[in-house]
Amino acid sequence: MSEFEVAVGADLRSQAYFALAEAYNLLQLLMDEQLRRDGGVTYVQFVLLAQLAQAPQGRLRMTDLADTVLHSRSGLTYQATRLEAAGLLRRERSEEDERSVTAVITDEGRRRLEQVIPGHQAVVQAGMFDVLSDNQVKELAEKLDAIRTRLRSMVPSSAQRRRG
Amino acid sequence: MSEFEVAVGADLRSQAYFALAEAYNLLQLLMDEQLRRDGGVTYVQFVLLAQLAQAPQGRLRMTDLADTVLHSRSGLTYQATRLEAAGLLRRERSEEDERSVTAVITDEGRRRLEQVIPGHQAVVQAGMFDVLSDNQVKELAEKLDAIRTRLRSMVPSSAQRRRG
DNA sequence: TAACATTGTTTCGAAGTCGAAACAAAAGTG
DNA sequence: CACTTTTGTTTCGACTTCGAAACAATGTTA
Repeated sequence: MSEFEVAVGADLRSQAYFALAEAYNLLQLLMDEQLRRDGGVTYVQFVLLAQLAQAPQGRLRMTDLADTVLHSRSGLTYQATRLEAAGLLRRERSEEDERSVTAVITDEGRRRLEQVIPGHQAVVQAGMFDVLSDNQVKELAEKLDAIRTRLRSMVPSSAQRRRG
Repeated sequence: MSEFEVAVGADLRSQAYFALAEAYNLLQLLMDEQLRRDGGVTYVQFVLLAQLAQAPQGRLRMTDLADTVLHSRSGLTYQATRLEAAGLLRRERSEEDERSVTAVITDEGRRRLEQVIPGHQAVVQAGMFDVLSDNQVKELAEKLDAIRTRLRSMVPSSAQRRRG
């Protein structure tokens, strides 16, 4: 037990928390590397494409996409511009609401996603799940889900943050 | 179950993985906000100071510090410059090895850390642990620790990356 | 000891992120 | 119907991160 843990809370809670942080950071490194190698996309771009691919007709409003991926709206604009330049998505103005922009995944975008998913799954499998039984995975998922739900209720959405 | 989960792996594994990712991101947002408010430091700076505070005599080589906090060396140089300007740490050249630089936390740095820790603990407690029993926390910590250990073995250190 | 490789750090330039401000359209209000 | 507020997005500027290259000191080896 390090003194860091003493300082921050010398108990199981800190251990769980630091394990979570480090696990996520390491996973991120591995995934980013794989995604770049297999398909020339970053992790963020992968998540954006995947969110679009699963949405009805492959389309989502910019704001909704930003909120699901937890990015600032301006950050999404940046990524959308890059993905658009790469031909993996396109933006369309909405007809009902002239303010609104809809992001749509292209066929090329879907192909790129498929190209990259097997490797992605392999990384996640090797990094997270090879060391756990099916039942342990289930228990882990339940606890993380409880935490996620709790945290969602504590963090304001990007729209709420704007209103201040 | 969303089609995103279908695309990426429609099972408990994906659920565990996405819960992990979202939980960590949300936690990060909350912690960063609290740390800025209570002590004018970012999350990264907090972790750097905490690592130093726990080290013998409050000192660590730059490279070792970079590796524990998982930053690039250049990223650490940047943060060290900022923390030094804020008077929270200082850098000293090593006497045995003239190449080496040692980061040392200052008294002011330790005070800042103490000022910020109660709020930090409160956020972690409220966000992660209020929804779990002690025993559940223990189980969560065990699983996350297994994953972390596994991932550590898969990710090369910053020194190894350089040679690669 | 003269290369040559390795190790420790910083500098530099390219990306990516965020929030505030700017714009634009829609909705609400007197 | 003006006028104000809200909502959807992008632009802008500040900050942070990373990796490659530059620098500097050690080690190694012929």
